[in-house]
Amino acid sequence: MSEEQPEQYLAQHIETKWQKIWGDTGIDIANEDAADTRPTYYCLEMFPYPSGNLHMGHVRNYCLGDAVARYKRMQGFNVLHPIGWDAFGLPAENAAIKHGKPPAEWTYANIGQMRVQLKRLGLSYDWSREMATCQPEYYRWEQWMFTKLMEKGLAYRKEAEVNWCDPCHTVLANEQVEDGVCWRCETPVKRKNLAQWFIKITDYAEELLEDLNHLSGWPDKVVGMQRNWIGKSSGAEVSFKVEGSDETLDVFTTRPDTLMGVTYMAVAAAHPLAVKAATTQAQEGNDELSVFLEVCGKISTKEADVETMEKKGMALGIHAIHPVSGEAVPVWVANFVLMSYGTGAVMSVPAHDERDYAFAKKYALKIKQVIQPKSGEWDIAEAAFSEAGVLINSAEFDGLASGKAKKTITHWLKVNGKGEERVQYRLRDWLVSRQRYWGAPIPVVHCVDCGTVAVPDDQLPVVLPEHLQPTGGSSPLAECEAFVNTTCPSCGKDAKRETDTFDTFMESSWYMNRYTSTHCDTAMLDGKAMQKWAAVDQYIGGVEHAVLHLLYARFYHKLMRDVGLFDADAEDANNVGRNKVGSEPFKNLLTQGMVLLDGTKMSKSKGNTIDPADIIQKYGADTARLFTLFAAPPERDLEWKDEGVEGASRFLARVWRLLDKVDKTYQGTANAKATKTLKRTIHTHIQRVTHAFEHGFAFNVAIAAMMELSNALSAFDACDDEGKAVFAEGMAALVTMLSPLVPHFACECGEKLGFKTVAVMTAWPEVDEAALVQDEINLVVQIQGKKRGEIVVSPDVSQNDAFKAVQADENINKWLENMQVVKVILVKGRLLNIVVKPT
RNA sequence: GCCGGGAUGGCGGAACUGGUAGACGCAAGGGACUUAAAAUCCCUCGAAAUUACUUUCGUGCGGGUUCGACUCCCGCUCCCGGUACCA
Repeated sequence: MSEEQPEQYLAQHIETKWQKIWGDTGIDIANEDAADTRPTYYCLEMFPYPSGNLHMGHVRNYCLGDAVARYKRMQGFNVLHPIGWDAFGLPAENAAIKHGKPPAEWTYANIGQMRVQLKRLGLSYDWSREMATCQPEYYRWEQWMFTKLMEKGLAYRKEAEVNWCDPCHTVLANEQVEDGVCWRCETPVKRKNLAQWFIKITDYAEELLEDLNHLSGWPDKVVGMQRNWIGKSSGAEVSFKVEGSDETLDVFTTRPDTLMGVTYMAVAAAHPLAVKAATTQAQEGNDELSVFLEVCGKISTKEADVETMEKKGMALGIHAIHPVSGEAVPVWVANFVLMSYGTGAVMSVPAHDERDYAFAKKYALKIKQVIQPKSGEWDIAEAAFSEAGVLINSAEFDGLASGKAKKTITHWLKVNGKGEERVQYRLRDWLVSRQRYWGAPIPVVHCVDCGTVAVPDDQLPVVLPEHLQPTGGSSPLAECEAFVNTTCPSCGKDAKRETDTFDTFMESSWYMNRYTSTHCDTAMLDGKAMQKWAAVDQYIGGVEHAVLHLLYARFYHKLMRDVGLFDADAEDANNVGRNKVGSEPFKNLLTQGMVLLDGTKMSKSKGNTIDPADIIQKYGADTARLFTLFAAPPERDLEWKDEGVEGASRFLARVWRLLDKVDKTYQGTANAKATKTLKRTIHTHIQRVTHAFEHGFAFNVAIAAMMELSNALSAFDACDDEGKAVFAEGMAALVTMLSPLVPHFACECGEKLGFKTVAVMTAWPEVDEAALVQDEINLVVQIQGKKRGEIVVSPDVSQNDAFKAVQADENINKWLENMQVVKVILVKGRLLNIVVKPT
């Protein structure tokens, strides 16, 4: 053997080795020691549902989070990076029915399997805080919280028309109905009247809306979606008298300025006035109206139907009295008026609302124009005028501009007791009860004498029996007598437990805060721990939770604050000026894109998946991590490419081979200039990589910069001591900066390079400003803004000297022949632009 | 309809507060090494013109501001995501 064979990069071997070392040394554990005065940083990824298998979406999510957590550790933060399991939910019950095993068994087995898969990726989680939401130690506090909310009147049981999904055999919250179908099984939901438990999120509508303005670390998209969902509109409630009756017909309008243009009223099919009119007419032998109402009631709320649905209506045969003019206007029932929004009735102003206009045209109802454009004419026979303008035909309000008229008319209504200013939200109270078994029991007892009674603190948790076997249909909990039969906490007599369980979004609404105090068994949260770690500095997950989980968690955080579990304004000594708990749970949000294969989302049902386990098996976890971080910016969709994975793998192998170059003698000659250039390249690249990490976690850009640095090191070939030292410095910087992304690889390289600390705990490299200074630069020369050449000058050359250098340069100077120089602009360190005109 | 985001080579994507457009990677083509293959290394790679030096055009479209525009302003087109008979 004449030459030593370079050692091969063996990912599997290295990865097992380092995972063991990290585990043994506990470097990923968030330090609770008061003597640790580092500022804290809380990095969290949306915790997984334990379906049994890690998919590429998970891999991407957790690799992004891990890169953030590791980077922050290297920046000197005491990092909290926890993981756990969103363990309750319907899939476990479905699997239980299929396999004939209780959901608990299936769930715990899956957790075991997925834990191994996560560990195999080398993610730097603080496993000491691992928790599963199906554990009584966890949901106990959710139950406790619920009883507090009952005390405060924020949780209540009410019979209401709710969304029901047949296959899931349960009710759903509004947020879980998408386009009229169940968010999970895509079956059209039905409307049913049932007594259900709600939490008053509507009490927090204004704060939830207002605080969106301060979430500057959230994507505009998500903020917009939530704003839209809360759906605030301001206007007035107007009270019309029903002719020949003491009843009133109340409506909400955002356009009180058009009040004088009301020519009819429209109510929903389920509105009491419509129902009453139908009954009256039926008694008189006319059931036309009853039939119409019935048809309206059956109509699906699916969007496709809504768009094509013809606007239909029928006159109720009754009239309402206009509050200002006293005129009687007909009341109609219309299929486009929703009982569930506002008062279930609208005042119709066909002249100034397109929908009312179409309806009026169809049924030959009166159209009265009361607004005209500020300038120009409007032919109301042609179309509705739905913009703001100036009032006409409005008696005493004539001449007012729309904006002013809204206030004036609303004021008039208030003074005359016929209405008032009103704010309307689209948001509805959160329906939290589910007719399912695999969930946290609602801590309530039904007593014949005392009614619904909250289970007191000392009897919590109400433990879910884990051995039951669902068979489909209704919850086995209701048939479990040992669970159902109990005594009333209030009077001691026999009573029955509530057998509904909580929506699983209840558990995921507060887990981020519980991680600060995972093992606290005396309270839901430890206020001091919250102060130290909360709120989450960086949250990472999919955008599909924009109005579900992310809205509920914001709400729940405020509830926890108001129950007194933490002080939103208190500052931790280590975090003064940067990290109060605050009223929002997530300071910064990154919504990562999907993982695609051939342009469509990877999914089991479509059969276009790549199993992360196969990739890890073939290339190692580091290659998988590097590829997912490099192939696309975090928030954009990522197209999976096998060739790209190969590329990532090749890059690691190249860096690996470069290690051999350190301390070896090469045949290149000592070259002080090349050494200086390399030193500068190292430090400009430290600067660029750091910049990419700091601005939107642009890991793709950071990796590109590291590849450039690697290329520069590869091309370097100097044999003197100075050159070798700079080369070694470059290798150390490269390996250090790689460690948040490919931690096993970096640790192994670090060990070979003789790092004093393990690479993942090495301080992030600092930019040496002195190394950035250049003796001379290539200054770009432009004529009329077009590049015509470059000159070599001192970086702080004066404009005059630069211009003289240009005149001395033949190639550039030819562009100045027969030209008169009008203006010269020097951009320091970049370019010289010469503006000329022909002489 | 409304809200948000896009449009840059064959592809994924770079370009800091306006200052050399196409970094980095992938794919493709050519070459070196090898009996051969793999691996590795080197070269080319927006379009057109030109023997060459080079030149002209070029960041969805049309205008504008500027010495200079992927970047700023005005007006469009198309694509993606969300959402709605919301009164």
